[in-house]
Amino acid sequence: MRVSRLMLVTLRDVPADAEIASHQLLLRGGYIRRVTSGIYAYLPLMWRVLRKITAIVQEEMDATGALETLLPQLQPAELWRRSGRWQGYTAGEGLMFHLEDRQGRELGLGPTHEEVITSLAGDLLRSYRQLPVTLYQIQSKFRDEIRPRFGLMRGREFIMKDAYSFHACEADLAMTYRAMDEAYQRIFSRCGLETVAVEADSGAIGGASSQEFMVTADAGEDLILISGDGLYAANQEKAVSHPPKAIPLPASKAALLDTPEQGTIETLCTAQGLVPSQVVKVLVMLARIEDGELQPVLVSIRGDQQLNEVKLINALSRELNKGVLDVAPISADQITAQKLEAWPFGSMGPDLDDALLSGARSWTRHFLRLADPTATELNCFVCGANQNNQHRIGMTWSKLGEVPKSVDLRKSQAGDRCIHDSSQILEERRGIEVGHIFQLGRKYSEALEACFTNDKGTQEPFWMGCYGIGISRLAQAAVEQHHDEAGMNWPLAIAPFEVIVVVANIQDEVQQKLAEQLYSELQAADIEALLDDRTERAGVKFKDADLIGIPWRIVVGRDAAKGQVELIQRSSRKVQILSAKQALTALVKEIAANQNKRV
RNA sequence: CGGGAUGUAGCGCAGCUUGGUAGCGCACUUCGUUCGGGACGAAGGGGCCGCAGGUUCGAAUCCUGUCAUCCCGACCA
Repeated sequence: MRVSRLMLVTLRDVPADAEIASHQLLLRGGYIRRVTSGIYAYLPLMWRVLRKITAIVQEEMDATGALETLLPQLQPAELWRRSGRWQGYTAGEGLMFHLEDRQGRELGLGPTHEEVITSLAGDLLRSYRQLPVTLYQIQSKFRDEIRPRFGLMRGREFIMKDAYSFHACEADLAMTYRAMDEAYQRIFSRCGLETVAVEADSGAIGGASSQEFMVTADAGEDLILISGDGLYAANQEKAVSHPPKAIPLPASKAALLDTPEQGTIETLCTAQGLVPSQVVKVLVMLARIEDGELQPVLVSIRGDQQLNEVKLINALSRELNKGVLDVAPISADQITAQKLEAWPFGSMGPDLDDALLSGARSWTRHFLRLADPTATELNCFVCGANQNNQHRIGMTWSKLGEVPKSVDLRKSQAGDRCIHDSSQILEERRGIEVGHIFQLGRKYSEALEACFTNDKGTQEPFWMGCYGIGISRLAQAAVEQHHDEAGMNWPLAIAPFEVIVVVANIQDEVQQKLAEQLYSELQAADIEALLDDRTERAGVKFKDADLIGIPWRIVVGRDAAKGQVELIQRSSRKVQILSAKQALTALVKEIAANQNKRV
């Protein structure tokens, strides 16, 4: 391809709405253009990158025996109602774009395809003899994100590979899950990315075990915790660890403390000479349940610890045996709106009276009470006295009466000791989630009554797994992990072109001729080459070549008369001065050695 | 959804306080010089100043509304 024909539009200035390096570089390099918030056009260079990633994914998926397919993006609400997710995906977080057709039928624009695929599988797969089957597709997905950001990292329309597997038994599912894990490791490594596999929360998808693949990068949205020995890695949403030891509060008689203006852990401890681990913090939250119920929740946790909202949502789902859409702290305004008396914010104890909820307009009229073990394990502590500006010291759980149910609700943090080996300490890294694999179990097959006949002749719902890779996000993550001040630096396997031949001065006939010849030879050698034949000055072409990040560059310049060119590696900036022929041979060798083809 | 900010040429920005019909840099076109790290000179083209109302003889500028975009937050009461 000739750069003069490439519609290459590079920007010198950084677009004002791009925050992170990869987003800025993709815009500046003419790879993407924003069409509207969270929605991007993939320009020709980007499309080549995406096709390369796609090809690697297809090869590795095909190698596992998975079958490629293409499913509709417009999906009937009916199907989503049957799985019980219509409400959660359209109301709640409102993640799904949805619309009505001219007949008034409701449709959703697919954020994922469990429903469609499961109902298809139910129709097509009748016997255990047909199992297992894994289907996958690569196409645009739609999610009405609360806050799209960072270009392709969190878009509202994005390209994703999703795969779904169907099994006659759980053990078979586990086998495919492992095969997918291995395929994913190969995919990311072939794409030239450093990734970490971490334990993850299953979130809205549901199901038992799940694992995320994170591209490590400082700009990552996820916080991941990794043990020093590398044996444990988890998303912070999911991570477990030993909390730091509490500093014991000497046992004493229960007594009231006057605590004016001491409504936060910090002010309370400073004023009373306490440390946060001697205090039980009480948070009041409101959980929105999928059936529309609004359940007030009272959470007790040790004062130095933080609540992990994801763990809370999961615990609530288990307690109530119902889906929980979200939880949020209750505000004073909401209490007024419920026509309730004011609550003693800043002085609440674990035994806060349910009477505060009597007469609530739309809330359930009792608290669901949960406590983190860091709170329930305290022998003696300080907590709110349930009246403004008063706390209680010398409290024990027996003095409070009922002990709330103890479940892990705390957020693990860097510095915590690990569960698998308490001599290991958790370290913090940031990551970009590029893949996620789940063992779904029978959640969807049961809901959608997708069954097969087993070897005993009886009907049984499928065991299912699902496996996603964010293709467009992966492309940007690659830039985030591989760039410098001058521009992008694509891993060879996913670069839009493998080499760019820069003619320093296109008006110089000798240079032009040598470059053209080299360009045809490269093509003949099956190397994906760009020829920068623009009438720009050399400096401009060098800057552009750095920016768009082609892994190899051949400069045909002042030594062309001697038949010499420069061969330069983008990543190392290493320069070799060679004859055109030697350069070609060297490049063919380098590329053959580093293409990361499937082995 | 809450808070903050910003909308002026393809991109980056000034002008707005103190109203008088729009400017700078990059990019684009033409000519000349230059030609290995984003050249220089000259001459050009391109803007319902986000949109809608209002105030005014006159609005990019003042007022009201609205839309859009970006940032922070949406657990520690």
